[in-house]
Amino acid sequence: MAWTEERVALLKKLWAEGWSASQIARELGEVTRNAVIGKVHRLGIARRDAAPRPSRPEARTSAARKPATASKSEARARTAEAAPARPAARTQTARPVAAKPVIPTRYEVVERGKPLSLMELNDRTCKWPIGNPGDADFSFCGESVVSGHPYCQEHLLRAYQPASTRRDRDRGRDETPALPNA
DNA sequence: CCCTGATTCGC
DNA sequence: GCGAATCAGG
Repeated sequence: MAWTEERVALLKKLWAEGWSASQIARELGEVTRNAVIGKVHRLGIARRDAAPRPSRPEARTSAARKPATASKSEARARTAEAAPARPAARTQTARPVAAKPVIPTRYEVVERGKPLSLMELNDRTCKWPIGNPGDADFSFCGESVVSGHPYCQEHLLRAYQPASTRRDRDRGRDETPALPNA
């Protein structure tokens, strides 16, 4: 995907509004945040006040660069391969609500657990189904998962209940773990 | 771990 | 010019 005039214009607009590089990358689609950052630098519109530069810049010389160890590079490659381009992955990450003139402050938590469609799920969004498959409003929890699990904390507890707990609590009701309702 | 931007350099 | 890999930091 090339940097067409339209895409550059959108990039400039969003960057000016304070969107982060990764947010812009997701919005544009088919580009990574690295591509976005690279582009804003080439455009000469990079934030010049961002991260405090290291007090010892000599550490960044090419001589200090690592020769790219095979194992580490391969690990990176594998990760990228496992999750190739996630264009639709928009989670609960806060984005600037409106154009902020100065330095945008990101909100810690906004709209957590917003229901997501299947395509919007990623490695760290809760996959607890909400509603019934096939229904127009069928969706998934979308909350941040407990690391290494498919569900958020709340739904993890629902999914893996000890039999005794289930029996004690469920008395009379029938809640199917595999196809729960919201 | 999640994320942020900055930089280098092979392409 | 492009952007992955890497770095440095929150």
